Amino acid sequence: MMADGRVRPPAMTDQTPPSAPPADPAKRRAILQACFELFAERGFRSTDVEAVAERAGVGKGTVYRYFGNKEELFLATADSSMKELESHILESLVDVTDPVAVIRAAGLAYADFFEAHPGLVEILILERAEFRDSIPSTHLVYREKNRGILDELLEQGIASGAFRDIDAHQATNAFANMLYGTVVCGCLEGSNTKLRSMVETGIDIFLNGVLDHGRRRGE
Amino acid sequence: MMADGRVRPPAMTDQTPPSAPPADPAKRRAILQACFELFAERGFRSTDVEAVAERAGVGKGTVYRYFGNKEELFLATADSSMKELESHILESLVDVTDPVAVIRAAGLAYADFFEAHPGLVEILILERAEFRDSIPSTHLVYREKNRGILDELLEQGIASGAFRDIDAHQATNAFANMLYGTVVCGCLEGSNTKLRSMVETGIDIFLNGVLDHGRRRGE
Amino acid sequence: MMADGRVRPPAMTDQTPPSAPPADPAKRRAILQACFELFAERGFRSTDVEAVAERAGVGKGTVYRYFGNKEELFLATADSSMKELESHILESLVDVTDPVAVIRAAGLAYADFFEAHPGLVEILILERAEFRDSIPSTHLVYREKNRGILDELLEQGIASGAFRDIDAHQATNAFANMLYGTVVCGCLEGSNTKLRSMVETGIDIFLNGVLDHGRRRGE
Amino acid sequence: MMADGRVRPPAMTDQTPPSAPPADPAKRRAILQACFELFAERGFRSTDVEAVAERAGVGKGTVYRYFGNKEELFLATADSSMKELESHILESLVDVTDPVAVIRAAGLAYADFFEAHPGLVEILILERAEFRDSIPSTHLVYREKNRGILDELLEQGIASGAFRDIDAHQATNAFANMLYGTVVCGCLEGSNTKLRSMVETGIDIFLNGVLDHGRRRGE
DNA sequence: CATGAATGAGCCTTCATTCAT
DNA sequence: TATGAATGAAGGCTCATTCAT
Repeated sequence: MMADGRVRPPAMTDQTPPSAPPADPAKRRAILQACFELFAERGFRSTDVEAVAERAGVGKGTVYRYFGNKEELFLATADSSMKELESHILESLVDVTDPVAVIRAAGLAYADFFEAHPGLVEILILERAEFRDSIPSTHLVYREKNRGILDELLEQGIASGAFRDIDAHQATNAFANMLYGTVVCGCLEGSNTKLRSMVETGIDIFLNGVLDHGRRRGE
Repeated sequence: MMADGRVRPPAMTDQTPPSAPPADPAKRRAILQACFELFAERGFRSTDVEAVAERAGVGKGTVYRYFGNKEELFLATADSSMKELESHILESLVDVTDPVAVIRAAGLAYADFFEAHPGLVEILILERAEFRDSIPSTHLVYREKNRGILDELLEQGIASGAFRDIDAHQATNAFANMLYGTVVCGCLEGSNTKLRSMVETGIDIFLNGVLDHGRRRGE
Repeated sequence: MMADGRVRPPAMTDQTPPSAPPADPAKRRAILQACFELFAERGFRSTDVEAVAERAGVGKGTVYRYFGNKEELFLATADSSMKELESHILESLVDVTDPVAVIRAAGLAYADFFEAHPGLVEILILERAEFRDSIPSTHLVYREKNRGILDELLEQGIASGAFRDIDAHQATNAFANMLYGTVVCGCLEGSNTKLRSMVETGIDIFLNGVLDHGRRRGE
Repeated sequence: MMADGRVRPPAMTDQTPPSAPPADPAKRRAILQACFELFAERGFRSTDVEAVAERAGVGKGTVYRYFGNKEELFLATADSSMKELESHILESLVDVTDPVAVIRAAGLAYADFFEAHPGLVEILILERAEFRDSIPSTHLVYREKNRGILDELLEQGIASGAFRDIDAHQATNAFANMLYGTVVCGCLEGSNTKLRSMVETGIDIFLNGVLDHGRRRGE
């Protein structure tokens, strides 16, 4: 991650040689907001930059001044949204220390964010659809960046006997994949509003499994 | 599901001329195969119908004669691929009766199919990217169609005490979402070849959870 | 020069991979004619391809099918025009053998062609203006291709004593430069209709010079 | 010619605000110098006013304050360059009185200037390419302005018998056309550095012609 | 039936010009 | 007076679709 918080460098096509990039943060935010809405609503190809400019209340040229071209515009939108998701999750973890509580909190924060911003699912899908593997998937970039929290948690939990003796790295992936699958499928079927409960089920099964191991005997 | 096996009717834009639809099955298959490869490789917008025709060894007009327009062409591709996945999974379940074995077999068949045909992930993503919710997601259409198998399995397992007392319908969803998330993320990060082991981990956690419930005490 | 008569190869950007270039000669000619008129009249940048298509009586896409992009379109126009000039001059030299007569005939054919097609001056100027030295100047390419005729003529004339002992290669250049300068300046000042007489003066001076060497004494 | 030395009035689009025109001569010169370099190097359309401003070390608005619009800017550049050529030639004629010597001196000064400033050829070509005949060609404007010198010279030479009995006006044109053609073709073929020798050949032929009139008999 | 040449709507992008600071 | 951020008209090019052969 770069010093200014951006995860992906601005696609060094060595343009904008010496001139500093334009930086009215309010305008920049307005454009990204318009992008988020329109891309999520219409897709990448069906959203023309003019519509973005119009909704953002600026001229088309201004959009280009700020983002160079439509692809960078989209990528900036995806990155900015993922950064918000990241913040939302990290904030939900403040003061939570119990491993199981952390897992629950992170998963529910993830669910809540997508429930509040279902468009992000579309953005993530559009990113893959348009850029294929010409760029690393923003979603996975952020996963790599923050997975350490879970990895350590699981390792400690395994050491303490709270968790089974599984591969922590694989478990983190499994957890993240489960969340991703749940949220995407939830949005695909139009169940934006049930994401939280769907993820609750997912977390429960992630923690306890579906098999009954005769635990009642031990109780 | 329709008589000819297609799940979704041919998008009634009622343009189909009175004349009987064309029906050289080999030609139809060649076109769909070309589509699968090209769409998966280049995306929807970057694949032009001419390239499809060329790779299929037919004229552009023939493609239109068979599929009407580019969107129907894509949808037919997605549907045909999903039908193959469906067959692959159903075949893997023949003669398997033990509930846990069925769950494992289905999950691994799912993984194996995507490992053999990673392009299908792209197709599913493209479908959502291009069609948004103007059509039901083919992936979920097939889930609805076949979920009964798992739903019943889980209900029986719950009744027999093999599974915890959870909501079978939600558990099926959780399982399918987990598989979807695993396979998609696996392909996104370029781990096409590790899908099987990733899904094995997912299935293990789906069955047993990550928590250690002191089962060892009972053993 | 290539087998088909084109002097410059079609700018190998390795597009149009296997598909043969389209080749309705009448349509191709119509497009080039429209280009010649419009480019000469409005310049390169002010001529939009749509206008070319309209005047040629074809669709915009057809123009692109035939010429790939606007630059190739222009270059093809220039080349085609210069080829006509070349033919015109070569035809004027048939059956002319006397060295001085050849020089006169070539010069006057040159003048006549530009008088009939003053737009060619604009085309040659536009070519330089737009392409700078990214391409060899078509005008000079054709000069190189055909200069042998004059070079030999002058060498023979020098050997026979008809011409002074000058460098034949330089003299050919001087002759061609004079013609070019005369025709261009003639068109620039709007004297399209006086090109022939201007060139006649030029040829006379080229042959005899302006100095009076006391030839009358010898007569 | 106007009081400030410009030959062409500032293209009366009467936009000049009532306020006095800006007049920091150093800034004006810096802008024109930047224009000369950039226009010659990149052409008219590919040179954006921003680049001019940057190279001149001023703001874009300042360029507009001094020159009104891009076209006037270009025209001022061409005019200013031609004025320098004019000075260079006139200076070379100081103290030269012999007719043949004047012709040689003028021609060689012309050649030397273009050899030192080959960009001027581009400027002259760009002018025609962009402005067509909406304006008189600067090059010809200056020819008209200064041609009197040669016209008179030739008339006197004809009267004195030094020159053949030709039309002085046409001969001046022929001379100027030859110089123009030589210099332009020389630059087009990248022979910027051979202009002087090319023009020397041209002048020699202009004076003596290529034919051998048996002058040796008289010697 | 099959073909592929022809079409033109649609969209990204550039850059001359303006004007608030 | 000087600046450069903002604007939006303009135009090159692509490609889905049609239809004459």
